[in-house]
Amino acid sequence: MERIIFHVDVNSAYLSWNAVWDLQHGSSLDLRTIPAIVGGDPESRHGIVLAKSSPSKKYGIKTGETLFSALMKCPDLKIVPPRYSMYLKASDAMVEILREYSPVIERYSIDECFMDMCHIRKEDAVSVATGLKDRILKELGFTVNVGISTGKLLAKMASDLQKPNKVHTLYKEEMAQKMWPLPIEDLFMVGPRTAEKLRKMNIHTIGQLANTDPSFLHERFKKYGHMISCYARGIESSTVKNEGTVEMKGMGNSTTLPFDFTDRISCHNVLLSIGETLVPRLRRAGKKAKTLSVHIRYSDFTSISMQNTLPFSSDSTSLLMEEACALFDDMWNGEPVRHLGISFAQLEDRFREQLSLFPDHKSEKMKKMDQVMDLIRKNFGEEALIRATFLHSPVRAFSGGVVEKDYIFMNSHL
DNA sequence: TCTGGGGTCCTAGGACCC
DNA sequence: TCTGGGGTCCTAGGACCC
Repeated sequence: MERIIFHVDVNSAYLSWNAVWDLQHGSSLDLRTIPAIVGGDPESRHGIVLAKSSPSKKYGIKTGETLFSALMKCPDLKIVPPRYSMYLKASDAMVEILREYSPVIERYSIDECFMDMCHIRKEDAVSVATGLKDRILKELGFTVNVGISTGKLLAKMASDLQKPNKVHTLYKEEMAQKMWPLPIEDLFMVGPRTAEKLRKMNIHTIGQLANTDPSFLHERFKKYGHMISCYARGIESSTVKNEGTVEMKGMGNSTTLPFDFTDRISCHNVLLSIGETLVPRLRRAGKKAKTLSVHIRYSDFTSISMQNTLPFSSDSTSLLMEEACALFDDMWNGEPVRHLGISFAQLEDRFREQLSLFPDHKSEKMKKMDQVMDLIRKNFGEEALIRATFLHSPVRAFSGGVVEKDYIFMNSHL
């Protein structure tokens, strides 16, 4: 029996959510109706476009470009800062509604969900999706696109067809008409690099890709070639993965520094501050890490990474950060540093203790200290406790993660 | 006023063992 | 001194997604 899958995609998510929040808190201006973007702070070198309103699209503004460049295209552009914790609440509020329609929902990202809708009839799909879309608009104040098909890939391609506030179907029999004329880079998993290579091979549309010999694509692009060949022909059969059923493979945190750092100690402090949010997150996820990697981006934008697999796995902030600093010292060439990151891989369950013949009193103590610090911060706030090394340092004691504090619960009615 | 941050997966090469 | 192949694990980098 054929499946029915919905893909729900919030239109200009960050910008819409900012707009709705502002309206609900007394603003008379709807950001969605003017050239506006959500953007980072150029002062701290986070100045890129994160989301844009549709009027700003008319100026040719693209997600990911610099605010400087966006302002050149539209000097009157309204720029608002991101509010990540509010986005999480908005996303949760939407998922709560989706759950009334299906027990199997996969949160693909903060603003996209797949829904297994196999319990409805194909001929009812469009009206159910339309009802869902309209309800989200009425109750939460923002628009979504809903894509409908028999699989996740085509549902996702469908939700991308025409925006905003639309329901589209993209069944196999509609591919030739709706999907194949599209440019190659519109296909899921074909990014700018691959699109360029394909164009050089005279493949410009998804239809042309679908008609290219799969074995040729496999030869040229290996496994990846086989995959995009299947995608172009609508072949894909993965299931909708309910929340909590997907195992976390890795976890990381990184940050662009407000200016280039040229001394080792400041870089170490940044790594420590990343660890102060990252390792507690690891512990909250019930994991410990066996592999740790450090990433450096230099001021010329070249970047390097190095990883180290420990003989055991750990969730101790002090131990892991000691490793991170040691790795940094190994790999740093002394050039100015623009960006630093740490990530963990080979995660294991936290409570699967590896017994040691000789109890290590130092690590026992460090583990207890981590627990106490987690507890104090949970009860008294993140900044109730900071490492002494940050007292006289320009580096903030915490970096990455969610920093929004002034959130007021999102009103579900306008 | 040049270019964010959090993920996943794949590849190629090397180490090491049998 | 030179010559094998298979399997597994690790590493650095790069592609893609949002």
